[in-house]
Amino acid sequence: MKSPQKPRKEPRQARSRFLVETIVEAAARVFDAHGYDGANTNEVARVAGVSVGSVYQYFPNKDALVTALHERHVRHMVRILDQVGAAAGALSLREATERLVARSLEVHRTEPRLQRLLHADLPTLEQQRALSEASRAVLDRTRQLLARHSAEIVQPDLDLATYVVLRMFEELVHAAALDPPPGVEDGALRRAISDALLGYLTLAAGPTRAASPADRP
Amino acid sequence: MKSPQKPRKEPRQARSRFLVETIVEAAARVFDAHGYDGANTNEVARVAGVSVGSVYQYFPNKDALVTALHERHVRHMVRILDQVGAAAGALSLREATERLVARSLEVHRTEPRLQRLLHADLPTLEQQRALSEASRAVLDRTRQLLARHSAEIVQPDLDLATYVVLRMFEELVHAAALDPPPGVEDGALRRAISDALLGYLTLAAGPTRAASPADRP
Amino acid sequence: MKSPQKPRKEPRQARSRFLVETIVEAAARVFDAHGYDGANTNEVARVAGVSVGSVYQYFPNKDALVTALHERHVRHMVRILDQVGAAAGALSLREATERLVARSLEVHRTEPRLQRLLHADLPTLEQQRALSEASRAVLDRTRQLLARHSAEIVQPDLDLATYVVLRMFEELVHAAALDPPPGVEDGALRRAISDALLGYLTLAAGPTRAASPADRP
Amino acid sequence: MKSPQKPRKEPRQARSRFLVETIVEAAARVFDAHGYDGANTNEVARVAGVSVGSVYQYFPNKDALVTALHERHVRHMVRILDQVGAAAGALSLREATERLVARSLEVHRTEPRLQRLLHADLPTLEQQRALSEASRAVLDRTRQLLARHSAEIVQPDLDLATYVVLRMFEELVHAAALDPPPGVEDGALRRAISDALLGYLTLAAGPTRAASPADRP
DNA sequence: CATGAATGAGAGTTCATTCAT
DNA sequence: GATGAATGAACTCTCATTCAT
Repeated sequence: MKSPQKPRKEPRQARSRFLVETIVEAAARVFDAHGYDGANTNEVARVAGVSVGSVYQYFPNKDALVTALHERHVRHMVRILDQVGAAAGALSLREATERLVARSLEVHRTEPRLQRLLHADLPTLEQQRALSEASRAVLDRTRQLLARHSAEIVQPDLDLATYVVLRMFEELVHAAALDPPPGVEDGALRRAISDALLGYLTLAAGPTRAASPADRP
Repeated sequence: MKSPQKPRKEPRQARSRFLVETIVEAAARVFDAHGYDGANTNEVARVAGVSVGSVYQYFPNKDALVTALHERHVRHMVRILDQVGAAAGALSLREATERLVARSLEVHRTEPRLQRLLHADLPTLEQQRALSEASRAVLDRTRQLLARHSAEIVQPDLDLATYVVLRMFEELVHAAALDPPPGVEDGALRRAISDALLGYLTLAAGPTRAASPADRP
Repeated sequence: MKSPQKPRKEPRQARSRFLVETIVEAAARVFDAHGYDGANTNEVARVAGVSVGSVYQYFPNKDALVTALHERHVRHMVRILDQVGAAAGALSLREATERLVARSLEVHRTEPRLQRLLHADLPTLEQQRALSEASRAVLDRTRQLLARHSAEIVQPDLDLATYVVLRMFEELVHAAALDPPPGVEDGALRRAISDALLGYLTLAAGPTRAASPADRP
Repeated sequence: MKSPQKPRKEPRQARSRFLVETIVEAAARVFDAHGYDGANTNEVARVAGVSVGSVYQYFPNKDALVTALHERHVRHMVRILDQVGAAAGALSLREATERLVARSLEVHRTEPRLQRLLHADLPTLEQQRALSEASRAVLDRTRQLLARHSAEIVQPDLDLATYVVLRMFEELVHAAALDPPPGVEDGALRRAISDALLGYLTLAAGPTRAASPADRP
């Protein structure tokens, strides 16, 4: 059955890859359930159905698991951004935004605490490294998306706008996923998030700038 | 029992109160320096200059310290909101907003990691209880402030608007304090935060489509 | 029964001191039985009848136990050296030597592996610190003892002689305690060790220097 | 089965022998660098450029590596002893001694920690077996060497003398290689070691008392 | 009430050894 | 025979919490 021409090493790598994925998924579940400190590597191994030793074969320490989780999330977000970006030509800024919000909410609702953890605990761990390398992709995609709609955007500093938009976006989606306001239906929530993002980007600073009482009788 | 000699018991209470404050301040320093899990109750005691036993006299466990820290932060924010609120009659929404952002940034820059921690780890601890009781005050104040400027605000659901504004506000201030965008000067940062808040509140959704009256019967 | 005038802190210190002694004795037994790596801190605690936490209250880490053991041994040797030194006026160098050998053999036979361990593993741990501080005392005493008998000693460099004598002494006593030559009675062993030490110290280098076959018909 | 084509099996054995040597050399490096417990079999394999499995093919466990290292060292010492022994007819005891000391110092200075380890940790591992089998050779050679110079040696029990001389020799050479006395030049150190050995062997016990003929009937 | 020594469960991590390929 | 991924027991050390003094 096993033809001799098959690359000797392939199956091993496939196995490894599968193992790594299994461990990462287990880590996702465990970290989502218990938070960073509450989670422990032995349980990750148990949930993954492997020995601790195997976890440490692929991840040098606990933090590495979080980093991997972060990368997994970033990949996920990049995929979404790329999909929406691909269709961006035919979409208005609001349409693109609402689509992103909707897709992102789905993602965050699967593992809400994990997302919060990635947002909150990861910076403490390695600040520079993981954050800059992996997140760079999200940053770049977002910036591109904004650049493509620059006609509708009033904020002059695109880098700053990207920074602000990302922070708002992540926080509002996290919040909506983790503890949504009571009695607000999903559509309204999504629209509110979009409004916030678009408000910032498209607000003509003029009228409100000089908002002295006299301006508005 | 309340005999005319109040002092009998008062000093003890005064003492207690002072002790509690000392411990909370120590906790603030320690949690800000090491994060939730990195902090340990024995060091809080040492920094406070008391014994661990005394810490546990007033705080049943580690989490209680975080809760106290949260309340302290809320009190602080309420004070700021009240001060700005008192002057709100004479201020435009933008002026009020910019003042709040500026004051808030000062606060968060003193203990940036602590603020992040309160934002991220506290929900894990007791979710409902502490959050709703203490934060209610901030929520109410913010809602009042928005209500007073309802003429300028286009968002129809005030509760939802309060929710969104608070999340944006906290996140953007945290981010600005903890890892600000490189090469952006403080004034621009403060204005960007204000723009975001005001954009959401005052943006007439019309120009970007979708939110035309026809869409919302 | 407990008179109020008793120093408040004394009992606590007495307790601590006792605890520390208990732990050190337990460590001596455990390290002697299993060697450095074979020993584990939890067993030391168990043997001492305390919790691991208490061990770590007084000893920051495993190595500190070995250091303490070393100091204990050095104190022991210093006591012996001082006793023999006190009587040194009335003793010839050989008498002093034989007395030291006899006393030292007793000590090393109680915990032979521990002595070996202190000799072998301690240098790996901190080299400088413990060795120089605690061992200095033994070095000094030995040097003094040699100086007092300088008339009988032919070695010109007293420091070097002290170094050589200490190494020989320790090694021969260790060896005699740990794996003595078979079929040699104790008196002969002790005398051999003394011979070695005295031979080095008192050997007139002359006759052997030019030890050409011609010199001895 | 032993067909005339010896080569059939020979190359495999040659390979094996080479592999074993490679592993032992790697072990030497690793144990010298990290000590017994610090060393780990996986690194030995990595340094040797083979898999752990191969290490375990030839050495049943970690201790077996140390035993092999000991035998390697013994072989080395035997070679030296034989070389000096071969020239012993033309050498005085002192000359032979000084030559041995000089050669031995070279050896120990190459892998000082390893030598210490062999001296200190090996006895703990298998005590009897390896030590007696392999060391027997060194013992015998040394005894022969002493016997050849019996005219110059005053110690009556040759076995005991061999035992004492070997211990002194090894310890002093170890010490000189691992932590030599400060400020002593190499020649003086070598002479001191030789003096110690020769003093023991050739000292007429008379002058220092006690060992007068009357004392030993 | 204050103290702080004592507790001990529990966590992260290592590494000798095995065995399916 | 060779490989090296997988195992999992075991170890060091921490720290929230208690309670005798």
